[in-house]
Amino acid sequence: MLKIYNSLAREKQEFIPIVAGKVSMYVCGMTVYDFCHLGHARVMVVFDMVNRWLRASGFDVTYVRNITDIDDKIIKRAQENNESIAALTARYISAMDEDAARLGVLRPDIEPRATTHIEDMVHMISTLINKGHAYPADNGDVFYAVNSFANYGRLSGKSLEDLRAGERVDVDTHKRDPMDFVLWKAAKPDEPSWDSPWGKGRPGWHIECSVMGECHLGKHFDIHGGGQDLQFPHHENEIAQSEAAHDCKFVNYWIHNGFVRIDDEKMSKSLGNFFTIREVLKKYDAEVVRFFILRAHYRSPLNYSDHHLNDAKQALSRLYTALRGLPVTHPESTVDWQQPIAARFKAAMEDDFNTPEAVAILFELANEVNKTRAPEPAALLKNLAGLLGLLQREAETFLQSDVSADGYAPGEIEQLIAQRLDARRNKNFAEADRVRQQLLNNGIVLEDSPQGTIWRRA
RNA sequence: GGCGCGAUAGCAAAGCGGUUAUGCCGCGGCCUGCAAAGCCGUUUAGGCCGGUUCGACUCCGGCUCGCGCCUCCA
Repeated sequence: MLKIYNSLAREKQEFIPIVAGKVSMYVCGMTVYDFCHLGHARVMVVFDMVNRWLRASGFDVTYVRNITDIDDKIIKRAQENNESIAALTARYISAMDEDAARLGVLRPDIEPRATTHIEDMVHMISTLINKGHAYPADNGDVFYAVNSFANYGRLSGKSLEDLRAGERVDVDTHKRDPMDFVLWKAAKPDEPSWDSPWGKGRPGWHIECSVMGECHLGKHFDIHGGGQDLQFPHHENEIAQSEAAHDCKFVNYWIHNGFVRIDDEKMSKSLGNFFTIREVLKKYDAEVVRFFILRAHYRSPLNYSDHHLNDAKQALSRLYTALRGLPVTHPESTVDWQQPIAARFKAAMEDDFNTPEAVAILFELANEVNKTRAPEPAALLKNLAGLLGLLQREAETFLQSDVSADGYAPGEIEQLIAQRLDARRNKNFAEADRVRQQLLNNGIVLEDSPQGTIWRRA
C-alpha cells in the first residue's frame, strides 16, 4: 500500500487513484529563460523517481510536466539578448532536455507549452468572469477575486486576513483586494500579445497550469507536484482557479519537494547563490548528482557542497564496486517482491517514497554481494537500483569515467600498468610502487588481484 | 508580525517506545610483496527542561536555536 504525504491534508495518506490502475500526475516545470539550476534538477529527479516507482508498481501513469515559455523574465531576457522569444526559449528547452537526460530523467509523457494553450486560457478566464470569480480592470488586466473563493489559503495554511496583514507588495490600485492576482496581463508596447475579449495581452502564470492540467489530465486528477516554493501562491491560485471554474475538486494529492540549499540558505535566482546543472556536471558525474538527490528524502532540505558531493561519489562507488567483475545477466527488471530484501525496499518506497531507506537497503545488498560474489544478490541490487534510475551502467564505465576529461587516457594507463607488472614480476617493488604512485598522483587507483590488476579513477 | 518545518554521532542521513540503520571519515584485525578494494570488529548520537511509561532518540508540554513561506522563484 502506497502512502503519500499530501501537503493539502498535511499528513501521509493511502494513495487511491481516481481511476483504478491509472495515475494522472502534473508537475510544474521550468520557465525557460536560463539554464536549469540544481533546484530544477531536484524537481526533475524527484518526480522522475515518483514516476518510475508508480510505473514499477503497475500503474498506467500519465505524467505531464509543463514548460512556461511566455513570461516577464523571458521577454526581458530576449530583449537584452536582442533575440526572438522563440529562439531564446528553443535554446533553453533543448538545454533543459540535455540536462534532464544526463541526470537519467525519463521524458514526461506530455510537455505542454503555455503558448500553445492561450485560447484555452482565454476560455477559462471568461468562465471565471462569468461565474463572478474574476473581473477585468480599467487598465486591461483581468484579476481573480480571491474573496470569491471560500477555500482560498487552504493548501498553504494561510487565511486571507493573515495574508493581508503580511502584505508587502505595492498596492495595485486596479485590484479590488490586494491579494487578487492577475489572470490576464494587458500588453505593453513591444511585447508579444494575443487577442482576447479584454484586448491584446498575455496570460498570467497561474492560469497556465490550471489550463494545461485540465487539457491533458482533466478537471480532476490524482497528483500535482512541484517545489515547495510553489505552494504559495502558485498552487493555491491554481486551486482557486480550477475549482471555481469547474465546481469540482482539482487535485487529490499535492506533493512538494524540499529546497536545495547552499551554505544553509535557500538556493535561488533572486539570492544569486545558484549553481546550474551543467556547471555541476563539469565537476561531478551526473549519476553522482542523481544519487546525491535521491539519498535524501524528497521533502527534506538538501545542502549542496563539494564535500557532500564527494561523499556521495564515494558511496556510489561502493555500490558499483560491488557489481564490478560480476557479469550481471539480470532478467530485465523482474524483481521477486517476496524476497525479504526486495520486500523491505518496496516497503521503504511505499512509505512516502523513502529513498534514503531504500538506498540503505541497497548498501546492505552490496555487502551481501561482496561477501558472496553471487549473481543473485548482484542482479537484485542492479534491478532495485534501476527502479531509482541508478546503477545501470557497466561498473567499469562508471569507475573509470573521467568527468573533467583531462586525466590519463585509458591507453596510457594500461601501458603503465604493463610496465609495473614487469617490475613486479622481477620483484622490483620499488619501481612497481613508483609507477603506482605516479598513477595515483594523477587520480588513478590500482587494485591488484589474482586475476590481474584493474584500475579506477579516485 | 502571521503561518509552517526542523534540531540524530566528525560529516551526511533514516527508521523505531525496549533489538547493528545506512554511507563517508577515523581506529584495530584479516587479506596483500606493500597497497587498494573487500571482509570482520570498533570509537563518536539523539539541542535544553519537564511530563507520560517498567522503559523515550522515538509520545506530550515548554524553552532555545536554525530554516522556510507570507513578493518572481523548483
